Amino acid sequence: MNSFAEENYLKAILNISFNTNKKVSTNEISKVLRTSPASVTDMLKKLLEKKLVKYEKYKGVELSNSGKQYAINILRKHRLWETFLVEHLGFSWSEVHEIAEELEHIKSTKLIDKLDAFLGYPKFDPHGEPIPSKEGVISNVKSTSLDQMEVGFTGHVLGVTIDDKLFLDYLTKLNIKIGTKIEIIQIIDFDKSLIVRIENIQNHISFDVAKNILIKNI
Amino acid sequence: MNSFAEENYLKAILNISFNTNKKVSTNEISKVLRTSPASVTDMLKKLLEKKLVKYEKYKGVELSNSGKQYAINILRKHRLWETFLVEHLGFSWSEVHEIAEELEHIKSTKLIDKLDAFLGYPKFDPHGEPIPSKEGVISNVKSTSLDQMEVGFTGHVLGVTIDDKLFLDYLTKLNIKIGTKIEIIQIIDFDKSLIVRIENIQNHISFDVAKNILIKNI
DNA sequence: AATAATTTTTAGACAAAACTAAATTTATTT
DNA sequence: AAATAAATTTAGTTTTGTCTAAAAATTATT
Repeated sequence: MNSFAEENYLKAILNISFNTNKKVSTNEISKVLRTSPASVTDMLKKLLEKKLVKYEKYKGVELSNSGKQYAINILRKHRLWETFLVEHLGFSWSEVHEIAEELEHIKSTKLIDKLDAFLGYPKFDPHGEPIPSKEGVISNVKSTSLDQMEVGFTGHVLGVTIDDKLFLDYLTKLNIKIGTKIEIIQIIDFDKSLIVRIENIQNHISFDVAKNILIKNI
Repeated sequence: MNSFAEENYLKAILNISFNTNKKVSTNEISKVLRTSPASVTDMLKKLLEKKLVKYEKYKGVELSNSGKQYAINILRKHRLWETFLVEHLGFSWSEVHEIAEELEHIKSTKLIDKLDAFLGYPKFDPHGEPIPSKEGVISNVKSTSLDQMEVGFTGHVLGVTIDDKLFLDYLTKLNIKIGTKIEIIQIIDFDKSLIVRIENIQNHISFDVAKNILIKNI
């Protein structure tokens, strides 16, 4: 079993290499984890011992296959917990990250499988990021936003892509929350704004708003 | 903020003193936590520094007021999580303890408040143990078992007091699970067995079975 | 009450994960 | 290509929580 510290390093390496696709440097990791470069070197040696990373002094690191699977599993747990916190406990998106950073370290695989089932096997978290499968596959499909749909579409809200108070308050006023059913009645060609039906009430929303509303499309 | 290790010591002291009502010995703690007596002494010094315990060398420990509040809060978290795992994720009672041992260390107070609300502010966990209030009060009322009720009673199943497979399989056959509505139709004086209605079907259950079925009575 | 047994504490060590400061390697400039 | 700058590693510490072995205190027994 690996410690929280080890898990956090693996996760950091995974996150950094999502963006760069290159070997990850000691400095990058130290910045992400707010730790000293010397500490990173120490840990990389340890992870190398455990064969969780491929690492050569002065040459950067990348995850080994087993390290990558391990890191993806932490990401899966993180995103499932975030989904739970937002969808069932009523947290707003911005609050959940910190809590999920703790929850993601809970070990039980059975717990995560049951949580996954409880949540209805979601494909995306409330921020639209894909939830890795149990087998460690991360879909590269981005979740769809409302502006990409056509007239006649009916679906449910998955989440939002920005967590601005003004935006969220506006959504509340429109009666839009996670799971809300939305139907597109009309799209105005001129400014791409949408007339939608929510809970049997028609509303007119701008393209900008629609772009930040994510839709469950699976 | 206190570490997992500190929290586990506080919890152990609380648990031991529930039974004994006396000062807790170094040895008792070392047995519960499967650690050496020397380690316990070290930790007790540290907890004394932090004023979480009252401790004099060779004289045993007890929790200070703040230490007790802290420990009770961990117990509250433990029991709320256990309730969640059993009631919503479908775990059996015997499986949840180990997982709750990890979950109880998650820090966020807001998380626990929201979980409490989500669960409907339960007073007892699925084993019939009282869940401490947010204010740290532990009810000394034991939850009621079915055998204590009278003819005409209608209520819902809170949990069970034994976690034996045979017993649980029998309950499944009777269609009894957590939350199931039970109505007492008749009590046989001779052997105190009960005729009950579950999901519109009448069944005859023994006193022994009824004794191990807990009832929500608040 | 003296001795034996048990419990508890102290002393000294170790592993994990962090740190700072110094040394080394790699990258960048001139 | 040499000099400088930046990144990385090594060496040596620190803190936390654990350990074993030995010493000290308490409790039990004869």
